[in-house]
Amino acid sequence: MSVQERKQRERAERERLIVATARELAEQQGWDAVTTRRLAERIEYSQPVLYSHFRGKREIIGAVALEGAAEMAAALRATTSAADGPRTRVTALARTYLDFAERNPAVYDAMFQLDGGLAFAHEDTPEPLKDAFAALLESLGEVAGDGVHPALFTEVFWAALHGLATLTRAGRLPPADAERRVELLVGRLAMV
Amino acid sequence: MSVQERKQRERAERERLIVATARELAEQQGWDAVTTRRLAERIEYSQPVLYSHFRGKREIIGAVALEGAAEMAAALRATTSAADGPRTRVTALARTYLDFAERNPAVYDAMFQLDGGLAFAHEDTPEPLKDAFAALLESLGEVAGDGVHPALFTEVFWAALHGLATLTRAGRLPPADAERRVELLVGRLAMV
DNA sequence: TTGCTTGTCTAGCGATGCTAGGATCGAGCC
DNA sequence: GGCTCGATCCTAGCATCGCTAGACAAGCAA
Repeated sequence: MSVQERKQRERAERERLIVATARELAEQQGWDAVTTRRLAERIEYSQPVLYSHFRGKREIIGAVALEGAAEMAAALRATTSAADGPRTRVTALARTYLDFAERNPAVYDAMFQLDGGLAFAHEDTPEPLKDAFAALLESLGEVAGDGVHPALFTEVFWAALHGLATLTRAGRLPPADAERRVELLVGRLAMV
Repeated sequence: MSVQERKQRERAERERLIVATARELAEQQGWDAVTTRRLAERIEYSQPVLYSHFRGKREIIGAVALEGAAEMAAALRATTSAADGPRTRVTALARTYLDFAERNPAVYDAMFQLDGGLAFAHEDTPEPLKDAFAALLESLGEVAGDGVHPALFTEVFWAALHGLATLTRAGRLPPADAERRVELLVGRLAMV
């Protein structure tokens, strides 16, 4: 059995390598540069090896997205647990969210912009995605205000953050006023 | 001169045909299906003809985006001018925006999701885009609230709408509660 | 009619995602 | 220890993509 276990370990290790390399390449040169050939060359295997791990390029993007969702959830929880008071917590949450999107544009794209073949808002949604939403809900739920469903409020707040993130990064919004936009958003949406 | 004028007319007509066909094909089968070959076949010309009108596929997407921006601006102005009272106007504006995105997903993608090679938030931003933002600003500026820059408020509101539009269409948000999300958003953001 | 510009098409280039089929290597049995 | 056979990996190739060079035809001016 030991031999098979070793092989499984090596296989899992190689899969991590594929995902990490895809992510790295995407952050360096954009997702367009992540071709199966280049990716294969970087991991020092031939192209078909990728297809023994993933169904295709889409699934690789999806794997990067899941990794990113887990990281984002952790980052959100780290900041919110360090902040005291609902208002400060929500502001910190918003900043962390936008900061994550700005620092990991390729990962953010994999999560929300590109087609990673992931299901959302269903019961078969992957765990990391549900958990990231849960992380948002934890802090946002307490400022939803009376009579407003916490999940609905979280959806709206999240959509606003997502809009700010994508429009800013696409050059649709001037980056200079980013902080003022966050303050305005939190000030209006959160019922402190 | 008459001959040249006729040729120019025919050329302009063919350019409109290209853009309209690209848009139609994209709405029917998605932008992935809009290849230069298929597009050329549909307009009953050969591939290189496309390149005598546009620098490449990106510019065709950009042309569809501009057309869409003009339509959206018109749609927004039509509803807001029909509504009286700032609050009703803003609600109608939000509904129209989301409705446009839902009814013309491919055009909306061309405007904000895909790379159409368009500049934003610069002085060299194409007129239709500036005008669409202006249409938003006209109604949103009057509910920005005291001491809040109308343009900044418009950016935030727009980002929220954009987030709702994209996340809903990508299946990230359950479509059922769309109307309640709009009410929540308008109720909180707009200082009536 | 002749020559030239303008317009269009055929054919092809390099690159893409993905796959079929052959080569290689090592585990496990006699 | 040698052999067999299955798992693993690679070479080579397919269809398709965006885009372009160069041949060819049509229509204008002289």
